[in-house]
Amino acid sequence: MDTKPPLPEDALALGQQLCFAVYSVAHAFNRTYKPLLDRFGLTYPQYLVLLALWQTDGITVKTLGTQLGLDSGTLSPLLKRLEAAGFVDRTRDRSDERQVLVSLTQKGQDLKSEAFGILMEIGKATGCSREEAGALRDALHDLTQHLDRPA
Amino acid sequence: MDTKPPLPEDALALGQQLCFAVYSVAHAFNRTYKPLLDRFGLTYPQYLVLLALWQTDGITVKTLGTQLGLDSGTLSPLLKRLEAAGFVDRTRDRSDERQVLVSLTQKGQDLKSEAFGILMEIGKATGCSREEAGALRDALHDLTQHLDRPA
DNA sequence: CAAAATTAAATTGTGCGCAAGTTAATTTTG
DNA sequence: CAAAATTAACTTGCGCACAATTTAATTTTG
Repeated sequence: MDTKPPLPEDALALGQQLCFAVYSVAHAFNRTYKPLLDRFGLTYPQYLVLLALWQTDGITVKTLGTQLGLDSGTLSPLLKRLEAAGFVDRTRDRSDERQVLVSLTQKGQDLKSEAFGILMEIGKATGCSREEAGALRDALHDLTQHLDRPA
Repeated sequence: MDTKPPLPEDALALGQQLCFAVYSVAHAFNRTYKPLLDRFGLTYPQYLVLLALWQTDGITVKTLGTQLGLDSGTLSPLLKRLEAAGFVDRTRDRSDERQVLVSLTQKGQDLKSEAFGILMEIGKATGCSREEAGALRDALHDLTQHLDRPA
């Protein structure tokens, strides 16, 4: 067997790259979500924050960042906008004044019921069954873990 | 059979979302590419432009945009930076002065040989075989096509 | 052929996403 | 317990990504 598998000329073609397929589908998801989220004045990353808060309300910026894979440089201004739009409140943690707790307002909580509709729309748009989507999702999780493994 | 499949409480959980799996792996790829591309002073989208040009040199901004799924609002400043860094030239098309032709400089052409090394590094980092990567890539292409299908 | 419509790039404005640096609170340690 | 180290959040700066607008060139049409 070959120790150095051949790299054909078009190994560098865009269409061959897994990374470009990922890049493209990420943008496609964004485009698909946009009209659905525009109705609520939300961006896609803001929607991800709400998804996290609907699972566990009242968490710190740090915890939110760990769950989403974002740092405070991204989250701080994003949360400010979510607060200005009336979806969340931000309060200093009394027991540790370094931390800021993010919690849903009534408006933020109410939006959760709308999210199920969005979920269905997106599910339809993907064109794959719940099982296919789940399998693909798991494969992507594995890939993410591999890529984030320290070299 | 159910016409309305049940939506369990945690159907909204971040970990359940295919879109979030895509979002996460896209960022993971970016993080993985960064140190490899930093050596050449390139960003990931700039690298994608070079991949396209290595396949077909001397194409218009429009063609590049179609291949990458980007508009001139993104490409114009990006190409300006690639030009300032000496990787590409931009020249007005003599036969249609609306168009701008993007072509590789010698420096841009020379970089292609380095790209094979990057390809290998990324391949290793994904932790999947060429076959697995190919299958995943094709599944993602299908998904992109579905999402971009007019509703 | 001249007016209208279309097309390609570029520009402007907003919002991520990340690196690097700042500030303030807490924890560690010597 | 005071100095040093760590931590959380914020801020600044840069580069996408995209919508909307502008400008100039080309094509369509009346």
